Amino acid sequence: MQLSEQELLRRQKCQELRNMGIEPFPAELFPFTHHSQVAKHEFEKWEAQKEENPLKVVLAGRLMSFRIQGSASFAELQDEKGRIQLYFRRDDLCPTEDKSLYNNVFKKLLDIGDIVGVHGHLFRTQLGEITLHVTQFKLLTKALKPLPVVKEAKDDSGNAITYDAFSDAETRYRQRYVDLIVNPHVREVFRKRTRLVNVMRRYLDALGYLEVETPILQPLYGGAAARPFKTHHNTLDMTLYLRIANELYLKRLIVGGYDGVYEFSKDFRNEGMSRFHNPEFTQIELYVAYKDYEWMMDLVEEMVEQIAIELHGQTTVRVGQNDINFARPWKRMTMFEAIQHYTGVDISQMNEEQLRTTAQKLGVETDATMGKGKLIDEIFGLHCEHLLIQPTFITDYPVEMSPLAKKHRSKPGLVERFEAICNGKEICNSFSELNDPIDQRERFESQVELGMRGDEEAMTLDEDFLRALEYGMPPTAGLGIGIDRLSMIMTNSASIQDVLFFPQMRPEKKVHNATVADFKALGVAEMYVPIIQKLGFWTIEDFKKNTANKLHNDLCSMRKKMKLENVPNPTQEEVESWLSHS
RNA sequence: GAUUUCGUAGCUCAGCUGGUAGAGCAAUACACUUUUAAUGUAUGGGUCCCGGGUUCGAAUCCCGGCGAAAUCACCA
Repeated sequence: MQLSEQELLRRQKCQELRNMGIEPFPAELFPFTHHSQVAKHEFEKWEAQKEENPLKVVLAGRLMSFRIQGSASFAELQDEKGRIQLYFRRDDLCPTEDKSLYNNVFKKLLDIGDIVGVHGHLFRTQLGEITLHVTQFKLLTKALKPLPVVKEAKDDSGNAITYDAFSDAETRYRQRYVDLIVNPHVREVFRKRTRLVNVMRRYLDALGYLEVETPILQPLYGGAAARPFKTHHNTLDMTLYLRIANELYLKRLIVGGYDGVYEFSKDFRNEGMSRFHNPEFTQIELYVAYKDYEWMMDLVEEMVEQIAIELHGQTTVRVGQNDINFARPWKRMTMFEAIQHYTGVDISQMNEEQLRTTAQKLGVETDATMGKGKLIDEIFGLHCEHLLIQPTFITDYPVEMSPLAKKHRSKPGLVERFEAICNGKEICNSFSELNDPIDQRERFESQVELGMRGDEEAMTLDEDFLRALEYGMPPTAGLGIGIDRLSMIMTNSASIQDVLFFPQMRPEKKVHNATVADFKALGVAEMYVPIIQKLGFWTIEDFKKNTANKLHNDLCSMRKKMKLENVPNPTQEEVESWLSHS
């Protein structure tokens, strides 16, 4: 591995610290008393009460910047809750003649990114910033890689300006730890995501529903239209699929007698990736017995409204250019009404041929395999969905698109299903669950037929699920909410990668350069490897193309140029032996 | 999967019609006892993503690859 100048330097500093008896990676715990923000609040109280005794605290965190001014210095310490300024003064840290703790350890051997613990008392600088006057500090972890340095300032009106923001998307996603260190708003996004999940959990627990876990490895995948990931179990010698949904398992639990079950489930779909799609994503699915989809709409709008209030203190959330208001009640319209509203065409009474003609007139690309349901869905997708910015329930979907939903109680050809659309995207999907095992079998069979015709996303027939239904599942309302999608809206994130800590990426390319060990195998001492690399020989092949004379010459002159005084020049014979080594 | 754009120092980015690789921050050295994008002076730091081609000469032009982003298609 080729180390940069700064990395080499930090390794040297580590050694110097050890030489001074300072362990750069100490084992013992560090008992801090406050987080930065708490300390600041306490200091404000302390000021208000006009206390005499100084307010002493112990903090721990990462050094994010230095402003050194001779025998006094300022630094920024960042901990989980924020930042606080530190003030170091030489003669406080080093009351005796020996000033090396300040002059060497602090000024020379600490770096941006190092993690330290500090003791001291709080005060306010002349410029009014609450600051810790450090009386004692301890290195807790040395950082061997330099961090991106992001600088912040305030403009005249007090708005924060960021300079040199660490913004390269690829590096941010691949090295999320760095992103989290230097971009505080990223830490905040993920806190919001967790709070969002917690609100849901609290809400559903309060209703008495049971949080459960169901298999991720499934012999049959089902519950959604999607292509799965396939894997293999060695002992059982069988194919298993990573779940694409947990619907069929949760409904088995309703058959088993629980009134309400839910699961935050990681699902896996072997499909394209985009800023709305990651191969693994999180959904909450909820099933409640003795309810229907009308009831479920009330639950969704109440629960999501609570999320908005919890995260933003209000029902309105800014997303891109739009202010989205989650206040109940949300608008409700049937799919036919939505299409009529946005296209002016009433398709509710049309047969397949009329629908096809209408779809074509409306600019939908059609083909012969598309049935009534698909045509309606396409029209809706093209002309309605992206226009629905405020949260809206779209109800009553064509039966062909919904093989697990119950037929509508009064509208033939439709099912009791709704989606909530928000910011032009679906955020949830729900229906009165199909519990008639005969009907369910027929729906599965028509899915199997689609599969035979080449639809890779068609569902498979799950005999055990049908057997469960035959024992009787009460009327049940079911719901799925995409946690990632909802998090994007609630955190105003443009890409799903911004709400996943570790979004799926292609592997980083491995440069097949020769390693130190490869050179050692030729008999080359490790100390010569940096020189060889500096000369531009990255592979053994390139290295061996040299003649002994030239290589010896180059090595000696580069050694001099690199000022490696403690590395002796190799002898001509040594160099010859490397090149002749097979 | 298709199209477009991008890949240069630890970070953010310049680099024109091809001619020895640049800035700011970070680093190193010196100065500076309440600064805050601290400041001043000096110094070091590069596989210009990888591989071919054209050319006397390629970070730059061409071809191929790898990686990323945006848009589209499928999907949540």
